[in-house]
Amino acid sequence: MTEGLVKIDARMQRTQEALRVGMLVLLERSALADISIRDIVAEAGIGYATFFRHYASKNELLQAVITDEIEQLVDLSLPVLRPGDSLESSLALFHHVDEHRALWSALLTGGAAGTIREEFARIARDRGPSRIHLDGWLPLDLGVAYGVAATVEIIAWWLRNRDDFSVERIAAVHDRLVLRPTVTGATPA
Amino acid sequence: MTEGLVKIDARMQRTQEALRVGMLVLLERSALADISIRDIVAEAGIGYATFFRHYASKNELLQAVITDEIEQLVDLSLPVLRPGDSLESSLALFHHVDEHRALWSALLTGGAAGTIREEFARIARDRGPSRIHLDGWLPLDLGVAYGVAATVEIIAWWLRNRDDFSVERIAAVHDRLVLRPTVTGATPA
Amino acid sequence: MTEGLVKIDARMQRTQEALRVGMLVLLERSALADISIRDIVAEAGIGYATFFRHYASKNELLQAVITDEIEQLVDLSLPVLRPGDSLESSLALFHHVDEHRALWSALLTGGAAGTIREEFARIARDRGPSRIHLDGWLPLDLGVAYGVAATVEIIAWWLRNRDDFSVERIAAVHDRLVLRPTVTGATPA
Amino acid sequence: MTEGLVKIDARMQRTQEALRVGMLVLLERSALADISIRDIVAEAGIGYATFFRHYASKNELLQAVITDEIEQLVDLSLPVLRPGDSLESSLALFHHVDEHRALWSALLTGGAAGTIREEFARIARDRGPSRIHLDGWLPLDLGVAYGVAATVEIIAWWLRNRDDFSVERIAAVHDRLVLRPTVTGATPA
DNA sequence: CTCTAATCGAGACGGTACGTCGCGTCTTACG
DNA sequence: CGTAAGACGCGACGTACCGTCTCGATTAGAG
Repeated sequence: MTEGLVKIDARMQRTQEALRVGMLVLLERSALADISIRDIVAEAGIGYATFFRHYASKNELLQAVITDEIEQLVDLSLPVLRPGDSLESSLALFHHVDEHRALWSALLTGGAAGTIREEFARIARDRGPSRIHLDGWLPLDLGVAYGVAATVEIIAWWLRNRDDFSVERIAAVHDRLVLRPTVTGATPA
Repeated sequence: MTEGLVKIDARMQRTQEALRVGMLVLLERSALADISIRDIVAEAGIGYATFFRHYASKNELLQAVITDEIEQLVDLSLPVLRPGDSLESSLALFHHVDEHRALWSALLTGGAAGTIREEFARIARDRGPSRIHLDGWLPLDLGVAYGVAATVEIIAWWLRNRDDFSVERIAAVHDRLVLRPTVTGATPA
Repeated sequence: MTEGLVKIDARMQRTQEALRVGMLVLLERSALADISIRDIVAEAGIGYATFFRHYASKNELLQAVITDEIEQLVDLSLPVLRPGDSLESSLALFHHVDEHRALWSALLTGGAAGTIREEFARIARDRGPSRIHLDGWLPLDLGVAYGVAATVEIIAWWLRNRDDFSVERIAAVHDRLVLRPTVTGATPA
Repeated sequence: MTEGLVKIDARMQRTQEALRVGMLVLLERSALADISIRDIVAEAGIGYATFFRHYASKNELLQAVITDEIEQLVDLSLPVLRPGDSLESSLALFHHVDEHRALWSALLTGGAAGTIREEFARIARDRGPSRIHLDGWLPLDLGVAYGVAATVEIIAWWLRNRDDFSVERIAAVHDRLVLRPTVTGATPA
């Protein structure tokens, strides 16, 4: 797949970058449902119709924005996911969220949680299977759906209450609630 | 706040009933976002403006519809939630969902999942505290948020894959993934 | 056809009247092609979407506006159209145009001439046949099309050169060029 | 206006020719308003921006196309326009239209009639004065405007009803309605 | 069993945002 | 290194719903 085949105009890259940044800026300011495409293009400084030359809808742009961020996060968490040492993975995940606090707060409290769950699950499913080993009692896709929903919810709670819990403590909770019951072969006594 | 103060005309009850039923009928046919208030009133056979005399928005009606159903479900699950016998509770919950399969499928796959989570958590928080005992390691509201999100996700997965899993089996998974790690006092070995 | 069957809300009449007046005001200010529907509703002080509840397009409104005016004009000219005294008819026509000079200038120089010709021909065809008698050499609809096109052109020229020609003189030209060759039974020598 | 001053690249001629042909092809297929510049350049097989290096707008191209055709037609009709033998001129005109039937149908029924009238009048005014002699009762430009409008309308009617009328018959009508009343010095009895 | 006021259906209205289209300009990557 | 391809800003289009508002026409339920 040579890059010569996919013609990417420099202008297109600039425009798409501007749209993604504009979306993020607005997400930190207001809820997803209150952001119109017209708001986004105004923020990004591009023409209204131009938006549709790059993304078919507001959600498609949102997805692009979210995919970027989640890919980082998943790449960070999955590699260290090993039976017997799942805590390492949780710690990596929450440290990453901690460093991108503003962004994740905006995403999770602004109405984008649904899209996050979907993207998260999609990416986890794409990258996970080769590494994770699950017992027969828990189908892979159920495990992924559960793990993603639970993780997203815990992140969301933590961002609302980040003063109370250190990274280590919330990671411990996440590990105990989500990772150990799914990944660890051993059933809790 | 006695109910005697709020005068409830027989016509009003009929109208609200018609709206709730209409909403449910449409939810089984199309996604929430594709249902307009005009669709609902047409389905219910009432006038457009009349809608707003009873509910301020589509979501308010949705909430009313959902609250009814979840109250039943929570009333069914929580009472039997006892340390040492959490499985009973899971079984009750999934049996109930199984009997209202069509409704729950519509709700969870039609875009109403967010509202369900919120209502579920609100009701769980209202009714749970007096019965559930949690260790200090897991704050109540985090436990509720986690439990609700995980439970909703497992229900949603099960409804998409109902042929594969019996009620007993999915209840067992739910018990092992969600209830035991949260409710059981004992920390997994 | 009782009026009870056709329910015409007073609001609708007000709205349509406002739109017609707004269109006329704008036509005296700019060319038809430069007038957007948004301009019209702004001028009329009504909502944008409301426009389409009354007229399907800008041209449909234009037609309504024009039909009104032409009906007056045709009602005025045709009745006095008698073989042997066609001049009377021409005089009536140009006197009417003279009294509505601004409107007709706007219509004919603003790009609405095509619509005027069509409406004029339609109305003439509706009302004329019972009165006009044509020889076999000239089919009715050709006579109407010709008469309308010629008349409209002469009016347009006169409005552009109104200082040079009195009503009587232009009526005489119209009579000699258009009416006598078509209406008069006698073939010119 | 010597052509030596305007440098005309062979490529430019080819491009302009392609555009003119493309416009004509499209005009026989759809109405003027439904033809976009993008349609034209696609049909002509040239680049979009290139269009504007030759014509400032769709109408300018249309005018160029029409001017060509009308110049032929006027050159054909005017020379034989002599007092006392106007019929000759009408016959020449309608024979020409008959031979270019498809083109003229497209032009007159496709929304280009207005431009045709303008071009026709412009050319008639440029070439006519030296040959036509008018009595004082009819100003030259009024005569031209009238003659053009009437002629165009009769051509349009004939193209819509060409089965009913032979060239000779429609030429006779045109002569009797348009030419004789204007050109002939003698006033009809 | 009436009378009267609440509730109803119907739907016009001012708005707002949508996604599409065509314009004419300006940029870019390629030959 | 000029030019054809096409991305861009712009702005009007017609559509869909929103929530507000006036209408009469039922229709409960209090007197």
